[in-house]
Amino acid sequence: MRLSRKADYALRVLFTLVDQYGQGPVSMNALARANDVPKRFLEHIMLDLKSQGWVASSPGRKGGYELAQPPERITMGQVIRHFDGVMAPIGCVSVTRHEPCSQERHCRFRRVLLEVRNMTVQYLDNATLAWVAALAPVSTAEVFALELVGGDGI
Amino acid sequence: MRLSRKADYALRVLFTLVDQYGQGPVSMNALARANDVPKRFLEHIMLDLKSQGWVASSPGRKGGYELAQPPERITMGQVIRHFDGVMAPIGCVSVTRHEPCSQERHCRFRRVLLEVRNMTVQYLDNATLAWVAALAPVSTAEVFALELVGGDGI
DNA sequence: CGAATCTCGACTGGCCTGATCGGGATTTTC
DNA sequence: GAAAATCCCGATCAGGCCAGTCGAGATTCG
Repeated sequence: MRLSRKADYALRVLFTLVDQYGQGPVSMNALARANDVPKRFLEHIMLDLKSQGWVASSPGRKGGYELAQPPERITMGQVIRHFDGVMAPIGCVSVTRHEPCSQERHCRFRRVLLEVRNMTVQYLDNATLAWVAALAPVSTAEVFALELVGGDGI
Repeated sequence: MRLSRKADYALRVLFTLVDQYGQGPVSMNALARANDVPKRFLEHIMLDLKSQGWVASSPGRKGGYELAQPPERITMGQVIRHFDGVMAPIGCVSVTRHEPCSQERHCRFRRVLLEVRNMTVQYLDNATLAWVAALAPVSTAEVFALELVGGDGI
């Protein structure tokens, strides 16, 4: 799964809304500035978020956006899926956008990709905004700590 | 991580070469036909695979390709990384193609993406061709068995 | 009123993917 | 030897998607 910029921006904004939950609306200007998102681009994202019932808007002079649901009820999986469409690494192991493949009968690495999909989906669909908001930020060192992962590079 | 067509094709071919390991070269024509890959496109892929030392070619009338290493020494992670460049779901948690982000200090969902990266990388870098080749093909039912995963859709 | 806000649709430029093509070099088989 | 099949390599290209911009309208607060 590759996160699009749009999904990235959406998540950034959602977490600042989590922080302000219950304290009235936050203007799009403030959201754009705080999260380093192009304002005109953010407009579309907020409309998307609204259409999904995740945020509510108040128009007018002191308007803005606020979370429309408690942060426990929104998951990162939902958000990413809405903006990026698929989480599966390839069409043949996707449900929402399944693509048939001529090799299905004897393809063996498909099982591996299915496993990757399952791990990813399970993790992201259990990651509620409330849970994630309580996590500590990641240090750069952790990103580069490959030995712990056992990989060759990333 | 999203698998490109190129990586997909490369893996298909590699597994038929695994099956024929030690039995002489397989012609590109046969590889293309057996795996449903456009022949002219496959040419480039095979050159890539050769440049990495994963396959060897013999020219001439009865030429073709064969695995240049035992299937235990090549992993899906290596192959995917070579063709697709990144496995990380976003630049800020990538090592080979790291991109700085203005939100690093206080971003919290970055930890989640890091975790996803770690799971993916660990799994794929441990999946040798030999191991994967021994797996049973996936049934369509398994792909759609969402309850087992706990996700909303994929 | 007027300033600041959200809303909406149209548009665009650039990059990446997934190929295709022509032509050349090499080797094996007959 | 000659022919056939193969591998090798660079150039090119169409289409689609992504990220972002723009103009203009509707709504509310002070």
